[in-house]
Amino acid sequence: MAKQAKTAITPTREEDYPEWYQQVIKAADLAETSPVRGCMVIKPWGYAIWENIKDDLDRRFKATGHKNAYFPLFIPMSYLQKEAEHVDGFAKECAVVTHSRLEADADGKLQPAGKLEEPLIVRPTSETIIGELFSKWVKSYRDLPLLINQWANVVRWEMRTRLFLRTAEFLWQEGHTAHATQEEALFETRQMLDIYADFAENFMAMPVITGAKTAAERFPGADETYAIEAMMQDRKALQAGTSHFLGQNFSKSSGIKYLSAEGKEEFAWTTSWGVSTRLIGGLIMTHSDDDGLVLPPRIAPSHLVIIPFTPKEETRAEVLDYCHELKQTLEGQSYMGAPVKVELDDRDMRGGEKAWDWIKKGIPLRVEVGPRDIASDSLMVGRRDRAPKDKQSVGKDAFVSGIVDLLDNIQDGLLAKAKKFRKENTRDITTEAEFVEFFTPKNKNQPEIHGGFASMGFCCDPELEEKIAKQYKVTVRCIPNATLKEEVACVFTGKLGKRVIFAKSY
RNA sequence: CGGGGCGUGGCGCAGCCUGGCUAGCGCACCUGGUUUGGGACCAGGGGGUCGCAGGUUCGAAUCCUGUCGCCCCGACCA
Repeated sequence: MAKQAKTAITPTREEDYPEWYQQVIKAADLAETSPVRGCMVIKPWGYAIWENIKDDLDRRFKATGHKNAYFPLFIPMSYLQKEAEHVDGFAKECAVVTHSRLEADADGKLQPAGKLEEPLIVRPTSETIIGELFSKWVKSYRDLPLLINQWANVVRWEMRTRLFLRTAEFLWQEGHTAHATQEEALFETRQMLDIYADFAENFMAMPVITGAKTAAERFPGADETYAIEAMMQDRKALQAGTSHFLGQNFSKSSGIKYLSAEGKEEFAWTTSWGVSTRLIGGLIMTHSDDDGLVLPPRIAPSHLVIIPFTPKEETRAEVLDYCHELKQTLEGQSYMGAPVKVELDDRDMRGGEKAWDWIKKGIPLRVEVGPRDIASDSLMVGRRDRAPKDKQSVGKDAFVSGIVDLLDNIQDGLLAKAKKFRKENTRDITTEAEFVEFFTPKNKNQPEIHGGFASMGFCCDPELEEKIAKQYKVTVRCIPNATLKEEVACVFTGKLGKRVIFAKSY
């Protein structure tokens, strides 16, 4: 008998968190690295998660009046130059297209030819080109607000990449809006941030803190950047979505002007906001355990897998028929406005092996059906949020009628667990000594496993912020909206400042 | 781009220090059989330019030089 691993994933989170993360992705068959450096191949199970993210967010965007559109992948290099801070932020990670064809040289090797008059950059984000188009579309106050979103891929030539968390090419959504007044634009910025927060918590079961970024962490060209920040299981912070108030910076550089009701020419106020495939990285690191991926039901590509147990050849057909029927019955139930999504795993494999396969993929429920269950009109049900062998026999009818409650129960449980984890690893810090103690690694071999979120007063002096970042490898993740009005003494200077969250970040 | 680690069948690794027969092991895969309510067992089998290039040598997975790639840490970032 082969030795049984205690956990399906090795190493465990405790042993080597970054390696565990990669192994979960592999075991769940979410994605893999590609022949192209820094780019990833998203496999069907991983892409299905992205599709679910996309569908749910898209509904929310449309419900708040936004329309989808598509803008070019290529941006003339000169466009990037229009906004000074924007150039600074993105120039060093742009892929540049300089030629339009290939020609074979004397040795038969292909060489770029047809040099372009003006190089094109592959969009790292689309503010500049969308600004250019907006300037044509906006003439009058009657054209505002202009509320556009695009689902697209972007490229940022990163030095170091990690599947889902940071890849050279990634999928995302970028909303771009233009408004007549500052108030409207600010409202939009915060509204979209709230949508992200609600989505993260209620769809992904990933609790987030909403807040403003300090100047150092702001989007290049933005007056104000807001973000949702989540705590991963290694207690580091993940910026999971951003919403930017761009002021009139881009409308001035792109010429987005309109005539007001009073006949005066005014610059529009713009915003932009986005979330990316990084969310999937956050999802993995929020819920998964040492047996693999754990998916909250609402985001799961499938809610449930039926695993037929057919120990005897003569009962095989009967069991499979029963399973097909059960699948149909379950699909007749509605969860979150759509049929319950059911897999029937009739692969020619041993039942136990299949069960482990689905555990690693994170499917919320496993339903095992064998002759004994059929005889007693019941099912063996395993939940992904419980131990692999913690299974219960449930009457079939009770299971079918309770499936929606059960899925909600799992969803709620995962959110509660993540919130509890965050609470346990968030500390109010009032002195510098406490701060130092909190962020000093307990284990030298795993310095990445550190304190957590430090909630504390900070004067927000940029120089001090930089010094702290260098010294302790932690940064201000955000100035939480929830405590924005609080005035707290800075832990370092004693000056009156804001309550902020310090943490190590991804 | 700096520091560290690693490249050996699909995956995970041993072998390298101290060069020497046909390069091993576990998992996976294929065939046959026995099995079957939680990661099966027995027997047989297929599959590897030892990342790549050059060098040293009678002989290189092993030593030397270069190079490419991956992972971790740092700088940068969603």
